Amino acid sequence: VTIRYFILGFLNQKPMSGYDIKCFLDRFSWLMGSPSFGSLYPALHALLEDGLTTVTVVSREGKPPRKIHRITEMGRAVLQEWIDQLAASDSPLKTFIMYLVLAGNFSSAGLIGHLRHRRTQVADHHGALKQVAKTSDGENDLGQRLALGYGLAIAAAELAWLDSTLDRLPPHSLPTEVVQDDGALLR
Amino acid sequence: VTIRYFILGFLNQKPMSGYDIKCFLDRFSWLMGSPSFGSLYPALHALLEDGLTTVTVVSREGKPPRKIHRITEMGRAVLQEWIDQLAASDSPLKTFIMYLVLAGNFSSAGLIGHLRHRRTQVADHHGALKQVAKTSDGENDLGQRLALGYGLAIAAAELAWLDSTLDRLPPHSLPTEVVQDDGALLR
DNA sequence: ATGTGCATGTAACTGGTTACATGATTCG
DNA sequence: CGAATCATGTAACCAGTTACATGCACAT
Repeated sequence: VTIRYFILGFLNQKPMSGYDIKCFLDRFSWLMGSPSFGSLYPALHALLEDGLTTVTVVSREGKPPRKIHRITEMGRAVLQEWIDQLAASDSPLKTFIMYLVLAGNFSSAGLIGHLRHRRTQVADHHGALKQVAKTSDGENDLGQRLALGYGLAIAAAELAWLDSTLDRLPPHSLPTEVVQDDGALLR
Repeated sequence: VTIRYFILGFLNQKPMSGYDIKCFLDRFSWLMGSPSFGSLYPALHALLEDGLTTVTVVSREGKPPRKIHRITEMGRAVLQEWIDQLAASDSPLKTFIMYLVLAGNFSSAGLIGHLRHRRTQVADHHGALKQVAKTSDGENDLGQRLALGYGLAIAAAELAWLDSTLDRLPPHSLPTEVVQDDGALLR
């Protein structure tokens, strides 16, 4: 049901129709895939039923009517809850990108915490891969060597991006939080 | 049912038990995820029923017995078919990495074709992202800018890896095939 | 008239996960 | 003695896709 909260995040930025959301997400489909209408519309209906959104039908002359979905106060509360709770978990790539796209919904500190969290995860992974490459050295088969090399290259690139982004991101608000080794936030 | 053929590819490299396969894949879990036993074992059973593998139970003193799965001649034929047919399609990241891990099953030319094919796909994507970044410039919200930047960085890194890999891969056998613009192989 | 883009929706299916059950062995 | 690792398996459940159905407007 991840997709529901994801949609909710979009509606928090501005009211949209299901079609709008789909078009928007299609631009990032390569990164994270784009949900099909078959999952998008039911998710929208569920949000409506739970009272997290409201719907306004807008009929325009000469165009099919569109159902504009708006987030409610309750929806905002639930979204906030989801974001907070999610910050702790080990998220796969797809979830991380979701977060990225929803960055507008984060507090500056929350976003930085998220990026730092991801950084430690990628760094761990990178280290683990190097370990594997070292231990089983030489007698590995071609596939393993290639996959290992690929993983290392991508992880290194992501680390570089995270570092440079973290560097130029907080020119406005310096965070007061302390970040532990494991990336968890202390207040 | 992608996972079945993927497993078949492993068994083509050497006979293994389900547990072995799982352990092996866990090392790459960050890249492509690792199937759960709940999908692994049924897949193995299906392969056995289709006659693509055979099973030998090996009971060792003081250890639980292991079921070693071996690919059959028929299995090899089916695997080859799958690989050939798959080379044409637009594959998502996960499938590409599967291919990479299974590189040992490819002919040298097939592997190079695969990498070139991926290269064109990533290049297309990279171009498309740059396009998006250019057209909707300036007034984008934070999330979009971040996701765009991330996508560009990762795509660029993958392109670099593909190029360097393609460069140092074929020192032995120069391919005689002609590769079309779309990456399809001609004989 | 035919097809393409906008716009919404439903039902069947599928691939996969989660959670559970089993059992033997080794380690603390 | 309980916990962890090895090793195999099943059943319930779920998220999401595919394929289909609908309808209007505009261009060819």
